[in-house]
Amino acid sequence: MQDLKIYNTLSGKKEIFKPINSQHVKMYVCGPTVYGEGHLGHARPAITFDILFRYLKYLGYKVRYVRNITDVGHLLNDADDGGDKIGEKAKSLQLEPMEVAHYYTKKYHDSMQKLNVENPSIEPIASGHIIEQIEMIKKIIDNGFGYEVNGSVYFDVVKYNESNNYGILSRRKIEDMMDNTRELDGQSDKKNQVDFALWKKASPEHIMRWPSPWGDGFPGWHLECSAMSCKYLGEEFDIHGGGMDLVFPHHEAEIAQCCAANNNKGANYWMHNNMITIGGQKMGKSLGNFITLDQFFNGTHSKLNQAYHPMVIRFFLLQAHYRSTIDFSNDALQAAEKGLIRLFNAIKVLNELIPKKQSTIDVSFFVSKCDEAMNDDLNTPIVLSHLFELVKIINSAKEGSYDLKLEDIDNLKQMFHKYTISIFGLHSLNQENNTSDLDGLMNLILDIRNKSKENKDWATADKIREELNNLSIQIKDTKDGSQWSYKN
RNA sequence: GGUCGGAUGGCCGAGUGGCUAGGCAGUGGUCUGCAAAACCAUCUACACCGGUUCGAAUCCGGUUCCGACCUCCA
Repeated sequence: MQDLKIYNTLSGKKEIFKPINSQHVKMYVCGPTVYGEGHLGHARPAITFDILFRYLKYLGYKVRYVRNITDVGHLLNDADDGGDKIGEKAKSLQLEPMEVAHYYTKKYHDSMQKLNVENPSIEPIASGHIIEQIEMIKKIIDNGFGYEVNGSVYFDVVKYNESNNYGILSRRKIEDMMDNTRELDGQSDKKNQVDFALWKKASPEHIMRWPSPWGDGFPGWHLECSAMSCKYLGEEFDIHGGGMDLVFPHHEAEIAQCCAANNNKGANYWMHNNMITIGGQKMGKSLGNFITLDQFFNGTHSKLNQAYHPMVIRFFLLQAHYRSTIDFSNDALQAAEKGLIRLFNAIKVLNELIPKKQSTIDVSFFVSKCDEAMNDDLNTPIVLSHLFELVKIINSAKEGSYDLKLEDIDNLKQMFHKYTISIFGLHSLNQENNTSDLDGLMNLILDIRNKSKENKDWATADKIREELNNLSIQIKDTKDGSQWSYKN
C-alpha cells in the first residue's frame, strides 16, 4: 500500500499523511452558518471532506470527524452598531433566532443526505459551547494575549506575533496587514487594527446574547471552531479542513487562539477546497446567479435548463480536483449526467459479463493506477478517468473484442464498488431496488412487443417503446433480445 | 492598493520538460426494421510576447485578462 499524500496549506506542499495515532484520525471541518438556504458553496467542502472521511475509513483508520454548525449570530461588519445574520433574519421573519437556525440546519441536513454525504461523528453547535468558548478566552487573557475593553475582549495580535508567527498559515506578514488595514470609523476599541474579537459586547438590540465575566455578549467569529475542536479532538489533532476563503482570517485566527490558549497549534494538516463559479462568475446574490441546492435538485432557477439529480452534482464535483476552482453550467452538468449514467451502465454490464478462460487485458494495472491517483492528494478526476477507460474495456468485453477471466471480472467488480460506492459515495440515478415484480411485468410487455416485431407491426412496437420511454424506461434491442433499464 | 492563485480543444476538466488523461458534444463507420445503447475511427488545445533547452502547454521574465483573500463568507 502506498502512502496517502495530502496537500498541507501550512507547508504549501504535498505531505505524506501520518496521523498522531497510527490507528485513529481526528479531523475537523468548518460547517455552515445556518441563516440561509444551502448552496453549492456548502456542497463542495461537505463532499470533499466526505470523500476524505470515507477514504480514511476505507484505509482502515478509525476516524472521528467533527463538523460544526454555526448558529451564533456573528456581526455583519466591524462597526459597533452591526446586527448579525441570524439575528437579522429572525427579526425580519419575526422568529426566535433558534427557530431560524433550526430551520436551516434541517434543510442543510436534508441536502447533505440527498448528496449522500455521510454524517460526521460529531456535529457540535456553537451556541451549545458558549461555556467552552468563555473558558478559552479566559486562558488567552491569562496567558497575556487577550485584553478587555468596554465589555468586549480582543486578541492581541501584535503581542502574539512577538513570540509566535501570525501569518503562518496564510503566509501574510503582520507589517503588511498593519499597513493595509484601513481605519474603520475610528470608533474601535482595539489596540491595533489587526486584532480580532474574542468576545463582543451585545448592544441592547442584539438578540443573541449570553452572560459572561465581561457582561452580556456573544463569542467572536473564530473562537467556536477552536473551542469545539479542542473539546472533541484535543489540543492537537490531525486534519482541519474548510474552504479556501477561510484561510484568512478564520483559520489563521484559530491557530493563534489555540497557540495562545494551549501553546499548541491545533491541527497538523490544513486542507482547503477551492471555490466554485457559475457560468464563469463568482456565485453571489448580487450577480443573480445564486442558486440553492434545492433549486438544483428541482430545476427551479431561471439559469437552470433542467433539474439535476444530487448524484450529478456530486459526480460533477468529483470530476475536478478539490483544490481547483470548478465552473457550473448547464452544459457541464448535462455532460456529467451522461457520464454518470454511462459509468453505472457499465457496472451493470460488468455484473452480467460471461467470464472467458483468459484475459486479454491487465486489470491490475488499472487498479494500481487508481490507487496511485487517490493517494496523490485525492485526485478523484484521475481515478474517474481510469474508471472510464475500464468502462470502455467492459463494454468491449461484452461485444467480444476483449476477454476477461472470472478472477479479473471479480477484481473489476470489487474495484468499481470500492471507488464508486464506498469512496465516492455515488449511486445510480434510479435506485433499482425491488424490481422483481416489475421484472415480470416488463417481461410480459417485452414479450408482446417482440410478437409485434415478429409480425412486422412496427407501429405497435414503437408505441410500446415510446410510451415506456415516457415513463423513463428505456428499451434496447440487442442481438440477444430486448432489454430494459431505467433511463437515468 | 497589498498578498496569493489561475488562463488547456465547441463545453467541463487532468497533466508540469519529450510518450493520445478522461467525460460531454461533433464527424464517419459497425450493429439495427427504425431508434437507443455499445464499439471502431476521427476532428478541434495549451492567453499573449520574449528567454532557457536538442526539445516547453510544462521552467524563467514580462504583458493582458480572470479569480480568491485583505470585511461575514464554503
